[in-house]
Amino acid sequence: MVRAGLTTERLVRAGAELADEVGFDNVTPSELARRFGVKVASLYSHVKNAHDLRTRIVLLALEELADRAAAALAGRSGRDALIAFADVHRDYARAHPGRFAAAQLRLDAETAAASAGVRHAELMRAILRGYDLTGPDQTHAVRLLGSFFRGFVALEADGGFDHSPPAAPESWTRLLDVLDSLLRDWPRS
Amino acid sequence: MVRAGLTTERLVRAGAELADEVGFDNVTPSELARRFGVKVASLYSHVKNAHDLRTRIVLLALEELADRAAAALAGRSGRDALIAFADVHRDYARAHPGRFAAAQLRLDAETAAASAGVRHAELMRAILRGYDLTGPDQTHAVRLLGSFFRGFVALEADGGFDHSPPAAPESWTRLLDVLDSLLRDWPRS
DNA sequence: TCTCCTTGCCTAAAGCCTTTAGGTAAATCT
DNA sequence: AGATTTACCTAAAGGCTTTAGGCAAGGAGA
Repeated sequence: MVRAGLTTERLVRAGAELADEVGFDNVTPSELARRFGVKVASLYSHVKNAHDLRTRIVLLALEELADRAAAALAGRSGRDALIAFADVHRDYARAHPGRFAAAQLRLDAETAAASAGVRHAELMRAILRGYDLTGPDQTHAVRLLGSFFRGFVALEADGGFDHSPPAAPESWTRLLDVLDSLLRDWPRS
Repeated sequence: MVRAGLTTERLVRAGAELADEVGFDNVTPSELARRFGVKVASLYSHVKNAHDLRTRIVLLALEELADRAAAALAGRSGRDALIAFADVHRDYARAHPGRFAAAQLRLDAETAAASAGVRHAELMRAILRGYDLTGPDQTHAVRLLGSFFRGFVALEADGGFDHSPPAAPESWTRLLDVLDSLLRDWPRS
């Protein structure tokens, strides 16, 4: 009996690949076991259950995204930083649709607090340091950007922009310019 | 043997209620049958399969949302219309979390084209008629608003804003004002 | 009212998925 | 080499989905 060499790490990575291929919802212990040429029960030494597996994939995706975003932001500020950050999300969503879908999932409070989600918020604030926003308005702006990125990329991934011109990429660049201009000239309350 | 009086309509309505109670993902033929005090197989005369059931719930949610949005927009324009439209979404998401989650789901092209999703886009364009936006920029603005609404409400529903002040409702009203101001004073390319 | 027909709901069964319990053999340590 | 750990297995229970075929309730027509 040749061993397959399972580890939690390898399962989670393979689960992420699987998510990109067949969609996050179709990531199941059964399918994963099939891919490793292994019986399903064998996974349960490495992963608590199906939910645990999925949670770990979510955390992996959040880490990867935060890593890329941090790398893209290095040395940039203002409009450049905004666009770089946005494009990281968009590119990641296109290259890894399953992982990106995973990254949107709700985590329970403790898990979320320990996740790379925290780094995302910090990165976004770093971008806004290039604009003249402080206090509550900075938080509002973070939320605007976060909501827009999340919403746009999700809509694009779902094909929501496919059936009417202009094409999604054009809206994307235009809207980033609009947002940049909004952040530079933020309306005071 | 007293009949339960199943119809497709009643199943879909009950499915929507169920979604609000236990989450859209947990809407299963099994659970639905249990609620009607009926065997699972009995549902299959009224609904093609589990996916068909879920799709019908999505369509119901889209209809309900479009109805409410249309009602809210009647007689309003500009900032009032924007806020009314946004609040309809937010209120619906809070009152019917399962249905709202359903309304975000991807539909295949034909189903989507026949759905109330089309009305949503029209309503959003109607709002923008109150601002001076035409051509591609109008489409971009529709997408900005759509992305923001979808993203914000989803993040709020997931508790994404729970762990730092200011509270979500404050960001919501403030950001709607910011967007109103952005739409009134849209940066030209 | 009786009969017929539709159809609403049932039983049965097959197939897949998740999860737990307990066993065997491979890899690792001393 | 022997002992221990651990990777993977078999077995089994229970849930969900879906199809096929059957009975009886309720309405339609005589």
